[in-house]
Amino acid sequence: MPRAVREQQMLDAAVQIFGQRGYMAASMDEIAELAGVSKPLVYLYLNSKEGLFTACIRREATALTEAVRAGVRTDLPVDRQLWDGLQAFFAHTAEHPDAWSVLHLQARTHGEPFAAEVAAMRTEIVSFVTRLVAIAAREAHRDPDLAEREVAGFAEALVGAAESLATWANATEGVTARQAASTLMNVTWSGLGSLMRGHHWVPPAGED
Amino acid sequence: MPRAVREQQMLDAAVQIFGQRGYMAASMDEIAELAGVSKPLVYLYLNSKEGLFTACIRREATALTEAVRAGVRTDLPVDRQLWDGLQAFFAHTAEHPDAWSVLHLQARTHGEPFAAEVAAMRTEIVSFVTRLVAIAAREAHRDPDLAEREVAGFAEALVGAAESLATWANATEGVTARQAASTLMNVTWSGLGSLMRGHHWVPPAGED
Amino acid sequence: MPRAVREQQMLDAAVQIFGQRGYMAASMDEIAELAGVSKPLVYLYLNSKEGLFTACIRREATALTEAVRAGVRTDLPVDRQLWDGLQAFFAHTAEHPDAWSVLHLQARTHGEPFAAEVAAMRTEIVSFVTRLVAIAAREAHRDPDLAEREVAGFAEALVGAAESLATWANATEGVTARQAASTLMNVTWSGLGSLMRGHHWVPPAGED
Amino acid sequence: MPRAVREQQMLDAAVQIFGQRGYMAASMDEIAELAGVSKPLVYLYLNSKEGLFTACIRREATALTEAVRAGVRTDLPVDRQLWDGLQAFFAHTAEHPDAWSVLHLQARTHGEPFAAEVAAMRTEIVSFVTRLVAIAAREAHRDPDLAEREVAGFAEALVGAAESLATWANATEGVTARQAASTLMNVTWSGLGSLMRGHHWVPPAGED
DNA sequence: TATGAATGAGGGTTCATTCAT
DNA sequence: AATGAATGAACCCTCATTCAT
Repeated sequence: MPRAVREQQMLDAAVQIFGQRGYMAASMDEIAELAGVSKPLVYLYLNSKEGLFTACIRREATALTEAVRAGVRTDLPVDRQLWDGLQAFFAHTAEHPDAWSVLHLQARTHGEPFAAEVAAMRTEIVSFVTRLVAIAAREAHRDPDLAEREVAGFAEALVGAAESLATWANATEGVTARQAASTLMNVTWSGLGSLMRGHHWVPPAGED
Repeated sequence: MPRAVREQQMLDAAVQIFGQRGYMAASMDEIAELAGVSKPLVYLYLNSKEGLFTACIRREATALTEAVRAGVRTDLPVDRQLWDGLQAFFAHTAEHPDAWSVLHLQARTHGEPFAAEVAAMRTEIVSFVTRLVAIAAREAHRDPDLAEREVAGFAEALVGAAESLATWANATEGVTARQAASTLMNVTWSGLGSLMRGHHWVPPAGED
Repeated sequence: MPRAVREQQMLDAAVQIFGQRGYMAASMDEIAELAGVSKPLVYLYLNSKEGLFTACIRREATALTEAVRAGVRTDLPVDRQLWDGLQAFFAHTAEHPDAWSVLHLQARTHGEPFAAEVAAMRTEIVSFVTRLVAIAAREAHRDPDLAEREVAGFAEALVGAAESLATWANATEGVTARQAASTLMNVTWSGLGSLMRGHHWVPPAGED
Repeated sequence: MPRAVREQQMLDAAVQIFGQRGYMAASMDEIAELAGVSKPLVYLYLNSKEGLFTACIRREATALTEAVRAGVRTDLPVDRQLWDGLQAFFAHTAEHPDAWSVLHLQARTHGEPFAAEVAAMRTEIVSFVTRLVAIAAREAHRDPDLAEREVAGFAEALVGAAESLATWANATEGVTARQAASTLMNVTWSGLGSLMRGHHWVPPAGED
């Protein structure tokens, strides 16, 4: 069997085991057995447990960003772009829960070599959202400088909320990607509208 | 030295090690050494690694909810209550990053005995937020039935965003609890206002 | 059983296994079994295979130099001192062949951490011999400067020959320590006498 | 490429790796890669790691004895023969340090199949030296019977010293083959002269 | 109340070796 | 004549856990 095919089989097995057991609790034995190969072959192709894990992260990060990108048509209005992107995101994480566990939980829980890998993906998604929000702000004729700082925090909160919802949707029966996306659009996009109209929430003065 | 005191020392050490190394990578040896006691004593008091970890989760979950509760005065307006609760939440997680890592990352990454433990705390916080949102909805004279379903999703998204921001604030230099809380209030509370005034975002028809 | 005693048992076993199998071929399992303890205990006390091997080298190097030192009385004539030292050396290496294999073969065959350890011992022995030869030279009224360079080469050759003879005597039936020492005294001490009387062997001229 | 050529390339690589890493630490992978062939080909030609190592020993043992033999002209005086033989020996071991490591260190450190192989070579060299010493003894009109026993020990010590000096010269900067040979001639051949003239060193009586 | 001494079990990694082509 | 693909076995090391005191 050609090397490339075997490698994908190994990554399939590894994502499943890493996603379910966690990085440390996963054993190379179990992964090799699930992949239907011997352990030395896994080491021959992926070098080490770290190498295998990194390869998983990279493959799944690419797959997720690819899925979101494929769901969005940049010639549509920005709110529609955000809606489509969220739908694609929630659909992909729901269809690949182990991959999502690897990216969101495992990769961030086990130190630098891995956290950096997934941070790159996150940055890409955050800047996609930032761009959408910035366009919306411009369309609303907001002061660009002021908007820029707000926009960054806004995008960060939106992506964070989306990540939380994805995990929550995976863990909760009967929550569809469409519902998750809908909730998020209502909360954030409507909020964005208010912000654009100048409805800031002003913290009480004289503290901290 | 009395047992209760020793136990707290052990939990202090355990939270630190679990939070920094992760549940699996933490070794009982290291925890015992940091606590300044011998390993058998740890087993005598906490029974097992699982028992120790569970005790950590319980103590820190209680401490976090207690901190939030202490920060809120129920006789103030609801938006002020949410603001105060968020400030307390972000302040506590910033002051106890290891504890937050245990609760948010480790406990959810290592399977059922622990995930359930932290889920209870989360439920408590979500219902606190749900109550606040429900009150706001009632004050805006919204249809209560409709609101209830929306309110649940809203609260879930808000708490999820808060959790993400807490981790992000811990990892990012120069982000204060006040700033994190402010960002979140602007995004969600303003959004809530829009919702209350009926500014729903309506998904495009005929899909999925 | 107290730790110090167990440690010596482990070193006894390790010297035997390392001496017979060689450093790389020796397995920690076999050493632990021969010592009558479990493998983790070996690691608890000696840290690693390298640590165990280093401890063996140190113990046996000390034992060998101690044995030679104990055999020599510095108030006797120098030839008698050399004779006694050689006898002690050959007797010790014959009684502890595994230790000699560890020091002479294994430690020098497996790289720097170990080679340096045994080099220290060798230096000590070489300088002991150098001192004896230098005294003999002085007694023969030789030019000290000239002697010094010759003396170094002489001591090196003598110690090298002794090491070779020790291994050879261990491998050959019926060669006693006394015989080995006698052979070496005849070859080298008589040669030293000739040298002292100016009987150099002069190499043929005109060659590289 | 013809088999004979490939085989020599493999042995070249193997001697280098075995000499530098040691027999056990050398990996067939590394040897095959250095030889520029695939691993199965090494097995096809040399059968096993043991077979490969044995072939190395045999080739290098032959090369070394051949080099010594080529350096000696049997029609010259015996001391000149010894001098020429030593020069050839030290020159060859200096030019082929990996081969010398294989013969002197590795082959003797890893048990019977290999030790026997190199013992044969050593016997050949010892008897060459023995013959030279015996001739010198006869020329000095010594009692032949007495000489024979002495001669054996003498040759053994001389060869042992030469082996030690070869390793020492390889490890020490700036020691030439000529210097090593010169040191050894001075120590032993002068000593032999003394012996021939009856200057025995007599051990102290009444011991051991 | 507290610990020094000890271990069963298992994990990551490597290696000599072979088969099918 | 030569190799890509694959593995059984073994090794170093660590860890959660317990006994005897």
